[in-house]
Amino acid sequence: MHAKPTEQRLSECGIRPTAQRVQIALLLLAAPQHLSAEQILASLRSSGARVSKATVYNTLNLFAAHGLIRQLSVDGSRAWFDSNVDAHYHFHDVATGALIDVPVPEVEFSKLPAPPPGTEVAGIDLVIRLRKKS
Amino acid sequence: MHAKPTEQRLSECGIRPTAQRVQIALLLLAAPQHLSAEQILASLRSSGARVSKATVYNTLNLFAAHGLIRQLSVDGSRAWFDSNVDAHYHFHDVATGALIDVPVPEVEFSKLPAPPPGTEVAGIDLVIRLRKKS
DNA sequence: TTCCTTGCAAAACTTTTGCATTAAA
DNA sequence: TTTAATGCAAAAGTTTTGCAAGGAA
Repeated sequence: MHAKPTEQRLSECGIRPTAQRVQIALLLLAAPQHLSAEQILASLRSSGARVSKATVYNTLNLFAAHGLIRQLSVDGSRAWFDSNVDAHYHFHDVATGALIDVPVPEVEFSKLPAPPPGTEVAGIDLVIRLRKKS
Repeated sequence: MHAKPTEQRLSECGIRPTAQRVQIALLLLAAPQHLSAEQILASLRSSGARVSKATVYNTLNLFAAHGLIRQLSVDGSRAWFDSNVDAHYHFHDVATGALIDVPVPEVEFSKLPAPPPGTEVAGIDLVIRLRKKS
């Protein structure tokens, strides 16, 4: 019996695949999505998993540090964790809070400012805020 | 004796120019800058002003609701209040936390996605993350 | 055994709220 | 005087941390 893909993936990142970490990974990495820590905790618990709030936060921070997920700051209220780590942008519906991925090819920059001396661009976060059409 | 410019500006927005509001406005609107609520509270108190934390938060939310300032979500830890409400973008130095304005003419989009049906674009937040040059 | 991880609770932080008091018009 | 704003403290929400117990190698 060989290791399951998810466990492999964690191991390859140098993350020990404990039961809780595998469960969080299975939930979050199943598809491209945006989830909050509280949503993940609630989802795991409603499916019978034994996991604490501290472990959810620790695990999400660990995954983010290893590039397995990406933490988003789209509204001030809480962090969102994006299981899509490929470069992409977001629509943000300010009324509903919904986040929608925007693939890189749908945005083209014909001009970008040069980074200040001694610095280089580490990434570009683009959030297109949406409201109901008037 | 006519009203001072800052008091006028608040009045014109339908905001009653109380002592605390005028002090916050004088501090924040003096120049284009990015300040946190705690920074504003500390700055006002160190200059001898009598103001409470609740009033600082209430006032910043009030100013933002009236378009006098703009609230930024660049890192998950806290809100930043930008006294520059003209359209513009930001550099964000992830190591130091520094925020630098990027004027609109320095960024050009040659392609942007169409907003989903029933919605329209309310604004575009662009944050260019900076790291030390390697 | 040895080291790492987890759970729990408490702490830390940011922001909001309830309510009596105070200030503005 | 009448209404709205303030201050204080407490509450609320999110995230982190300390530490004892549990699990993996």
